[in-house]
Amino acid sequence: MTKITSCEVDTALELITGKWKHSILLVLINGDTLRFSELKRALPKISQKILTAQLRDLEEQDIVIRTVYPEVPPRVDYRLSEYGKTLIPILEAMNEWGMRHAERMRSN
Amino acid sequence: MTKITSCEVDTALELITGKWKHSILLVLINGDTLRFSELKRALPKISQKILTAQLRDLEEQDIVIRTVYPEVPPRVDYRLSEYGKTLIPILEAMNEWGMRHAERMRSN
DNA sequence: CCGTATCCATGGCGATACTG
DNA sequence: CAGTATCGCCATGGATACGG
Repeated sequence: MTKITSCEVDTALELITGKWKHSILLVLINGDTLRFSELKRALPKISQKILTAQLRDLEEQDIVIRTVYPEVPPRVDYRLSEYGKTLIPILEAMNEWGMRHAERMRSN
Repeated sequence: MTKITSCEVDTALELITGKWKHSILLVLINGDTLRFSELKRALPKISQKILTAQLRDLEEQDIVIRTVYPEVPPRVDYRLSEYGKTLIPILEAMNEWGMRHAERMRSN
């Protein structure tokens, strides 16, 4: 077994933390390819500025693919890269753990 | 398959985010039962105040067990609860992912 | 030894307005 | 439609000093 190091965990953690990043990822997991406005609609409480910033971060890490269509009015869409999909098991593990945790806290 | 929800992922995420929480968990995973001073030594860059605060958080969530010995000088030790150990798979998954990500970024 | 108390810095987040 | 530009808040983190 490989020893878990703080540094490597950090790497993964940075990608999904930030108040919104994991929510964005989940929307993309469930929704396939989405336009900016669709993402915005799926996450009503995030401001445009933050949404843009987080998407740019994810793009820079090759997690998300951003496609710009040279049209008027502009069209841009976003989807998970194949690489980004490798994060799904982590999100699934956290989801399952979170459900059990909620239940545990409820039954106190 | 259960749909992953942002809310449940959030629950898990909150427990291991914060600049130091996951590092503390890793030290406890590898080190079993540790005194406060040992944790402090293992994480030289964290301030006493923050270390205390994060440990209290983890205790409150039943992730970590804090034991106070009524001695002079005081002795307090910390260990992962059985419940806390259920987080290990998540940390392992993130660790593995982080290693591959680092390698990927290196080979650009 | 294991904390609390105080005070301060920083940067992530956000509201709002504007633009190609 | 899909973004920048500005400005400001405040929560998290941190340095330092003190206390049981």
